[in-house]
This record gives sequence, structure tokens and C-alpha cells, in this order.
Amino acid sequence: MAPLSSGVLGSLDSTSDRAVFRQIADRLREAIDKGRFKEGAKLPSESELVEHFGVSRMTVRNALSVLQGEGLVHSEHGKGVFVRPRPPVRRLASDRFARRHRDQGKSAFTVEAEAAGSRPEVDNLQVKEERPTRDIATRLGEPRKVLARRRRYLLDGRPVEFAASFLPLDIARDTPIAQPNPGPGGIYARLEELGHRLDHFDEEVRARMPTPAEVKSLHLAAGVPVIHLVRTAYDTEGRAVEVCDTVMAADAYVLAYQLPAN
Amino acid sequence: MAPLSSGVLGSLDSTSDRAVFRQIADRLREAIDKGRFKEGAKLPSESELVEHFGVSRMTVRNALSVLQGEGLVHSEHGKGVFVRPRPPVRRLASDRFARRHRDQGKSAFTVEAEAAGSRPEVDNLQVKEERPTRDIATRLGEPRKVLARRRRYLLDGRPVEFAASFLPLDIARDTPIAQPNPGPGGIYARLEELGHRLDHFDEEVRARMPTPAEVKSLHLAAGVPVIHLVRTAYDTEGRAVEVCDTVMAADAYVLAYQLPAN
DNA sequence: TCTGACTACTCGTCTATACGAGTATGGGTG
DNA sequence: CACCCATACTCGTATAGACGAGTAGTCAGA
Repeated sequence: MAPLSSGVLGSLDSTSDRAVFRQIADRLREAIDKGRFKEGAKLPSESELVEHFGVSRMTVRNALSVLQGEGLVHSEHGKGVFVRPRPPVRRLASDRFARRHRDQGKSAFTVEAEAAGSRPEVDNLQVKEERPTRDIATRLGEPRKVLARRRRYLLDGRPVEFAASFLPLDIARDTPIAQPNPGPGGIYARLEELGHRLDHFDEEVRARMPTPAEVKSLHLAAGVPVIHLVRTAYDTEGRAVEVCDTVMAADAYVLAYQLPAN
Repeated sequence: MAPLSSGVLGSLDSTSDRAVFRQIADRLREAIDKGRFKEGAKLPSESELVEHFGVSRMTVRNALSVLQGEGLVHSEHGKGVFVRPRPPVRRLASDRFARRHRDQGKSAFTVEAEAAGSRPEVDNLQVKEERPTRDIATRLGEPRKVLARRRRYLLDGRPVEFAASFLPLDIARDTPIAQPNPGPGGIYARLEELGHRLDHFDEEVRARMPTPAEVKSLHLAAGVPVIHLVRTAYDTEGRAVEVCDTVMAADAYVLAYQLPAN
């Protein structure tokens, strides 16, 4: 075990009443913030930190778990603890569903990802009829059944987003929307062809910690929240024609909106 | 110590290769999800769980820390571990800065909060001139100095949001905007009076775990992310006249946007 | 009646130890 | 040279114990 150069991490203040594991977490955080450990770099191993600070291993692990909870580091079994690299973020512009972007044969996700130099994939495609949840039913005007379209999006092999669209069955049944691939321009183009000219979208944005199922599905590291976005599409008659419920890995996204001032 | 009724929490599957502390966390999570422990209710104490599951205390604590990280529970020293209640959320509508909402004497925050039956407070008011950070300078068109207005918002005594506005000094110096209270309608009303008619806002929304400073300032519980919103205001000449950098407790907010479909 | 001490509970912190499982490396064997 | 395996490192899980500190209730004494 290589000795830890003492300059990189300070030592503890035994007179302080701050808990030892918090002091260790502070020192490591400072070192990361100051660039002494760069993105992706390996932190000293637990046993090195034990020796350096003269504490027990559980205390060191406690300190590291603080940093994990902050999303600063992640650990890899058998390898070490590493500074978590910031993944490239996908910018979602508020006009991404504007009619003028619906002319290509590819989905918005595919077009954007390729423009950004990433390799897009869509996964877990599932289309079926079902009973809506209370929330979805309320938003859609209480249809008895809905068409549900679920899919997972990946960038360069990494899952980043899980989306579920719900449409009243009387609109979507026996249309291209009920097909796995609804065709160029996506389901919004199909809705307009079916006479539901879109007027506007409502989007609700929340952030929270992921459920265990979301951790699994999106391969989320500790300390990464999710952005939960619920979009409702309205036609020109004021009817809600689709609700899209999306859960995104928060470290992979920034949402951009442009709002008029009047 | 009252015995724990065995029906509420299951027992462990010793044949499973799922870690014991994860199984305990699973059982507690299920019990919470099914409403067997309601919001604000006290979970069994650590020693009760130790006895019930026949494991060591550190294993129980490990399980509880999983639930803390998910934002499901919070612990209070000397009292117990409780199901985290969901605070009332504040809905931020995308038209909240529209001109028609700028006629009252009160700030948008105050008006909204009182309409929702909450007691609003503003805190830590600080107005000063300073050198902009790299990011702020870029967004504002590289002014040498800016006027910074910082404040913290509280609802019913709980801090929920921390906001910092930055304006180019050549716009804001020696105007009501440089006063602690800029007057009715806020700084946007003052900007328009000064001839900077507002055209639109750009908003960027991110979510992440809070820094230790944010945890302290917003009194955040473990497992609560923050929403980071950066809004840039543009006048009709296309000039960026203000950047507002806002950090919100994610469990207290939902952002609502309305987008045109064309 | 009020107050303060005592007690019994809560979670917080820390130590010491043990074993298991994943990863990387080097060296020996075929 | 290619492969396998031993080994030594990583982190993951779990035990048992100790003490500290915050909370709340009881009970005795002023």
C-alpha cells in the first residue's frame, strides 16, 4: 500500500466537535473541489484513508457514504472509489415538439442525439391498452381505457430516460398510434392527421430521489435524483389528447424553456 | 420496549442473496407504501428492529440510511425515525412574471403564498455591486460589474428557496433596483420604467443533490434534491438585462410551463 | 406548585474484527 | 504464446460492543 502524500488531505481537528467522519468527508470534498482529484480519478482506498486519518474503517466508510449521497463520488466493488464524472447533458428545448420539428422521419430524440454526437437507442418498447391510473384519468378527462406507449431511451448505451404516453382509447384505437412505430413525426403528427390539431402543451416538472425500480431501470448511481416531467397535450378544442409521463436521470438533462414576457 | 407486532413487517429470507440490510429496507419501504406507517408516523426504534429481525444494530442502521437516502424517512436524535411528511408544494406557473401580474404592491412570492394560505417571509436580503462569475458574465454579455440581489424565501417559517439576481451595473446603478425594496411590481416593473421593455425569459432547469451550504441554508433533510433554475430576462432589443439564479428545495416545488404547439 | 434530578428510552458516533466477493496482476503451466 | 491460477488488493456485508447526547417522563424535594 503506497503511503498517502500528506499534503493532499489535511489532518483532523481533534478539538472540533464536528464528527470525525464529517471532517473526513469535508477534507475529501475540498480536495475534489480544488481539483486535486479530477473527474474519474480514484480516491485513496479505504485502508489508505484509515491509515492516514488514524480511524477505523467504518468511520472512513461513513465519510465516503456522505460523499456518495451528495453525488460527488461513486464506488466500484473491487476497484475503488472514484470522483463521479459529469455525463454530457441533453438539453431539452421547450420548442422541441413544435410543428416545424415534426417533418423528419426520425424521432426528436434520435435527431437531437445524433446532432450532439451521441448514439441513441430506444428500448423496452411496449404498446398496450389499459385502465388509466387516477392521475392519468383526471388529466385526460376520465376515459375508461387508454392506450399506453412505454419506452426507454439510451445515449451511448446508458439509459437516461423512461417515458410513458397515455392516449384516450377512442382517439388512438386502430390508428398508427397503436403501432410500435407510429411513423415519421411521431404520435403528434399522427394526432394531427386524425383531426386533433394540437394547440398547446402543459408541462409539470418535479425533482425527487428515484424509487428502487427507477434506480434499476436507469442504472442510477447513488446521489443522482430524477426529474419527473408530466406533459399534457391539448388540441384546439381544448381536449387533452395525450399525457406523457417521463422520468429522467437528472445528471443527464437540462430543461430549457422560453417564456414570453407579456 | 413494546414487542413489535409481527404482522406489520415480514421476516427475512435467509436463502435470498439480497443483503440483509436491503431486505430490511425493502420491508420497511413496503410497509410505508402500503400505508401501514403513515406520514409523520414513527417507525419502530432501532432496538425494536434489531430484536424483530435478529440482526445487529449497524445492519438496521444501514437499512434506515437507505430509506433516508431515498427521502422516505428522516430521523430525529433522541426521538425516533419518522416517515417524512410531504410538505405543501408551491406551484410556479410559467406566466408568473407576465406583465399582467405586475400591478400589485406585493411581490409575486408574497401574493402566491398568501393565496395558498401560507405565511411568506423574505430573508437575508442583500444588495451589492460585485464582479460577475464567468457564467453570469457570459449570460449578461460580459459586463465588468453587476448589481447582485440575494434573498431567501420562507413559507410558514421553512426556508424553501434561495435566489440571486444579477443585473449589469450600467442598467441598475442609482435606480430603485439598487434599493433593498425596489417597489411595487418588483425589479421587472422598474426595468420597464427605465426603458427596458421585456420581451421574453429563458429558463434553464436542472436537478441535483444540494451542496452542504445549501443543506444548511434551506434546512434540507437527507434525500431531498434541489431544483436549480437559471432565468435570463431579455428586453425587446435582445439584450440580456437580468439573470436570476434560484435554488429550490425540490420537495416544495412543482414548475408548470405552458408551451404553444406551433 | 414548581423545579430539578433521575431514569429510560431514542439516535449518533466510533472501534475492532471477520468474512465474502469483485478486480487486477504476475507467474507458472501447458 | 496463451491460458489458468494464486495472490493481493479493492469494496460489501455483518457482528458485538462502547460511550455520548438529545428527549421525555416520573418522582422527590423545596
